[in-house]
Amino acid sequence: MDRYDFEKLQRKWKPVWASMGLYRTGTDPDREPFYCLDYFPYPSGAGLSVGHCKNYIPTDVISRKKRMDGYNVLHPMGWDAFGQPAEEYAIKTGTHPSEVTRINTDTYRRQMKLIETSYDWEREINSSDPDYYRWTQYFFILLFDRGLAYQRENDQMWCPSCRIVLSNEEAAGGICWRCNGQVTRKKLTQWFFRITDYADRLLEDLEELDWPEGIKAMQRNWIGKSTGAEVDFAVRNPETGEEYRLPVYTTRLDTIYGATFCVLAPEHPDLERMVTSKQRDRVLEYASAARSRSDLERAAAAEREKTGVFTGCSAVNPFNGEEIPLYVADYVLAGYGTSAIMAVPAHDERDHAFASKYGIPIVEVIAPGGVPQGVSESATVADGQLLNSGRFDGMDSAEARIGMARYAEEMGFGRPDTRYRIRDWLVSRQRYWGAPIPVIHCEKCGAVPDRNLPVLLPEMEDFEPDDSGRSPLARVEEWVSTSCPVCGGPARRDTDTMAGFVCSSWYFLRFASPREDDRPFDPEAVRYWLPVDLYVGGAEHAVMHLIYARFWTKVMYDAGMLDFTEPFAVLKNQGMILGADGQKMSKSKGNVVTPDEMVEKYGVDALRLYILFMGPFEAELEWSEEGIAGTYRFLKRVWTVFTETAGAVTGAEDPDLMAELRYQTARTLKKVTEDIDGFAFNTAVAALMEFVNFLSSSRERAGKAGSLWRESLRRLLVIMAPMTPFMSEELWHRMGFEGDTVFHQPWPYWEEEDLVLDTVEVVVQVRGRIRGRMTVSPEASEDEVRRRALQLDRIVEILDGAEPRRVIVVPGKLVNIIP
RNA sequence: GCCGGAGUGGCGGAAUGGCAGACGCGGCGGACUCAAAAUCCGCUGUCCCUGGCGGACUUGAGGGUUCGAGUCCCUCCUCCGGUACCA
Repeated sequence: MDRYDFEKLQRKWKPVWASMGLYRTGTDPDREPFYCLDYFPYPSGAGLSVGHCKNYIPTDVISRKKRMDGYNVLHPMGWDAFGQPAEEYAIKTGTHPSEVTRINTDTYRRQMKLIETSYDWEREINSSDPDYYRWTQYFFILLFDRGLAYQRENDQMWCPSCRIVLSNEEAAGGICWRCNGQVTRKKLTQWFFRITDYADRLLEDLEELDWPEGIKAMQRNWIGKSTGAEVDFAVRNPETGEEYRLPVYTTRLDTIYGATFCVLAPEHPDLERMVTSKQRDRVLEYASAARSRSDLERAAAAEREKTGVFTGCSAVNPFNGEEIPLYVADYVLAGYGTSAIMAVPAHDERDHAFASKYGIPIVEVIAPGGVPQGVSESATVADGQLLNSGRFDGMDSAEARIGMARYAEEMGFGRPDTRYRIRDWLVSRQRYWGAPIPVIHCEKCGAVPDRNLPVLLPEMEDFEPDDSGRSPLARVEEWVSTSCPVCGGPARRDTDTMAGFVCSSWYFLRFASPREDDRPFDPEAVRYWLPVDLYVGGAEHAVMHLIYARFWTKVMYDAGMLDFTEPFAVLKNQGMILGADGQKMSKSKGNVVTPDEMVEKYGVDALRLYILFMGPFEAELEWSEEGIAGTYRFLKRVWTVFTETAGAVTGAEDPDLMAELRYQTARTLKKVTEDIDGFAFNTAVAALMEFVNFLSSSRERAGKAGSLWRESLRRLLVIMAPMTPFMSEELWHRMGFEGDTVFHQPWPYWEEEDLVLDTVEVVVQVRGRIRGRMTVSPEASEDEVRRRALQLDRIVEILDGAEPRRVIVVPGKLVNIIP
């Protein structure tokens, strides 16, 4: 008998499965499709750690089981290959980003093959491949044609020493994250997608999705729908006597009688007109100082103390005609509502802080539960009954909001309004390594899409950004200079590239027909495979990728290209694997564990099994090398049970053993089947362990189970196969079971009758405390069980002749006696 | 602050309102061995009784519903994740 040699099994079966084409996507149109998709990975230079396995191994188990269940399974893999890290690395090392990408994807692919994930590699895609990004560009034009892509000038964070545009996060505190230099703002023209047009649909359609509640909540939050009203205040300039209409947005119209000042955002477009000459310099200085700071910095400063400047103008409250001062202050955000607010210090904490600092009156107009709370110290934000509110006194907040909006509408100075927090999606990047925006700018015709796709990314040696704030592509004159597709006149190409999230907004469609070369996808294939049945990845893309992909799907649906409106029917997030020290795995902490080293020591099957067993799929868990050693020991035990009992001599049959074996087998099949389907892999593995423990402890009597023993082993191999492919395949052939591979076996099911035992143990409780046990037939009547329980010596002793007041019998489980 | 999730042995965790702690790790004891590794067998929540049999306690804290609560309801505490001047 030879020992369990995982290395030998891996060497033996990998080529066999490869030549069989075991993982090729099914084509039989009569079979039910099942599309099991992992998040589109960005191939980083670090390669895969065991943490990534927490994503890829469970989806692999599901895919393998679904194939054995008779489904056609689409389980593909590809690369979200465009992006800044590859470009940074390229600049640093002088390697071209395409070369960096090729090296990284080779590593990822090798590691994924190492752990034997069953991807159909014939469908591999790469978003930086022109065959792919020409269709990304095609969809850009689709959005452009539908009025959903537009250009707008926008303030961007800019680091003059690094000569790069920074995101708000990268410019925290007004300091560049890389060089610690001072960040400035630069006005740049950027491309946006009009995702705000889809805000309501993105919100409403969340209802139908089988996604984690937390992710749905984050999306709702991100979309941030609020209902309120827009009200026009009249701004008066006391110097000129001029009047301006100033619309403000509020969700608390019920508090408007408490408005004691109004505030403009420093970015308010009409700020210059709503300021007196006396205040002008101070106001403009404040506004420009505020604008030069990052949002983060502003928020942090305003957290400590709110600041603002009086404009010299006043605003008239249309409800009561009161004239109140108008301020500019950076606690009011540009880009939300109307960039101007009415401030009600009595009922809003921020306004309260501002009013207290500048000595502005505070007027209480809401009394929660009819009782005024007093507002000199802090604001009262709860709803309540209105007071000091003229004709609306005594109403409660909710009814007042409706009534006052109606009144405002009748009077013509206001209207009900709905606002969203979500902003249009900024998609242009002044970067080399991305899909070029397929637009040509012509003096005569304006921005015109270039439909001659792909617009190839030009080859560049030096793609480092310069201080112009423009993309490096702007320097390739022969590429930029072109002719207008409409009028044929001289024109220039748009030099921006698209953000990586654009590429990943449609890749799930490409997998349905990845080699289609005259259209982005074959509609027939998409109709068959999509939507994705199971989508799995980390929780970090909760809003960005998932909301963008949902948006694009809806746009394509509107364009008649798809017959569904949601791309991912079921979504699951795997938990992260932390290092053995409880910290996030990272190179700098030196706590990274790679699949390579684990496979080397314990083999692919042990790694796969431990990843599944270490805890719940969604849970964040610490890596433990003792843990994987445990699953490795388990596999050796499996090996021993099979090799020791394979040729067990059939002797006199033992009916008790056979009954027990029948029961244990059925119980295991049921548990493992239901647990895999329910994503409870850890308990599925536990059930396998229990079963193997049982087999192991019975192995000396194996021959007494007749042919049943062999049949139980056969079924065990089939249900283990998705988790431990090498062990299962090897033992399948050693045992001489039929068929070319264990993976072509149908999934085994169980007989319900095998789950019924001859006798069951029933617990006897008195007042909920266990006082005895007895063995009864599962068919025993309630009366019989009750009678027998009351006859137990221990029970008779406790009752001491007393008549039980009540006896509860739970068939097959317990008896509870209440004396 | 708000939203989402979670608190169970020494550790990871398991439990349709019905025997809490499955399975694994770690630990202890034993077998095998010259010895070690590997393997195999047994024990392993806490406390009490000399002890088998037994008894009490125990699922973050406190209340409640129930014959019976880790599980359902209320109040609170702690931790993790997200988000934060969105008017």
